[in-house]
Amino acid sequence: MTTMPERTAEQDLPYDVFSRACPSRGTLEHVTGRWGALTLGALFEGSFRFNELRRRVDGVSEKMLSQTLHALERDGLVHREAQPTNPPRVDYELTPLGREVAERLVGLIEFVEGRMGDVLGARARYDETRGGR
Amino acid sequence: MTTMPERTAEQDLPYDVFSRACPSRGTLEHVTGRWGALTLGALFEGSFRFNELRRRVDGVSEKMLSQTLHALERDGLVHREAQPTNPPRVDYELTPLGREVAERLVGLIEFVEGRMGDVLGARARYDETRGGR
DNA sequence: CGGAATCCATGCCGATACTG
DNA sequence: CAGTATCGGCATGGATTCCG
Repeated sequence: MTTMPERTAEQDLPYDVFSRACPSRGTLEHVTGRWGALTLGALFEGSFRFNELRRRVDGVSEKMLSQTLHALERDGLVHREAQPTNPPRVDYELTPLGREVAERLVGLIEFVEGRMGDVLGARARYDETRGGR
Repeated sequence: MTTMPERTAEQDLPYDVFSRACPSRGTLEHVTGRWGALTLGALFEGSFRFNELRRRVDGVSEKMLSQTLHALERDGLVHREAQPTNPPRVDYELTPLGREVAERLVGLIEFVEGRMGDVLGARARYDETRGGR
């Protein structure tokens, strides 16, 4: 069933994310997904409570944040610390593994942000040569 | 409109991806998105024609690949080289900027893949403590 | 081969309401 | 505060068709 018959690539890199069946694809989507990336980025700066996170990750709904945190917790990237007080207090923080992932992710995010000037320029050029379409 | 009233973060990092309005969020989604990440990863290994890419990125439909490539080209990350031969031949390759982005992205992908053992273990533990849910 | 265009099912995701 | 449950719109994206 594992359909990776041959590598036509020049270099024999250890990839198989490209295969639909590979489980790493799922995890990668949790990490790089719309809310996953921003959540990990936020948690890279420290520990946060649920609603703190919600405010930091602008635009995320309760449902999506909850869902995202569950996925990341399940993948062992985020640790959930619940205190049985009243009112309840729950803190989220990165696990060591999560921190390593977030580090690379944040590097990517910062790089992209730093080059937005180039990106915007490229877009302007692209849109112009095609006459607004 | 720009709702970033105050930073509660310990460190004053230059983020604003967290803001819904920030244009870098869009580009980040092209890059980290489901097909964007895999496409950039594939192109990091070399230049490919449309259907070569399609075979490499397992599971992508023509529409999504076309759409993804357009977005990346517009953002200045991918260069499209069309030769007016018959049958037509079109090659896609990373721009210098795209290469830098892909480099970081591939680093992230490879890291995640290398730690899938930990991830799978964490999942097993998580699922067990919650009784299959 | 390299696409664009159309149709349409799925499921993502936001809004709301409710629980502990 | 920290979530879960439910509903529904609409965007995502797959399959198919057609064109240069």
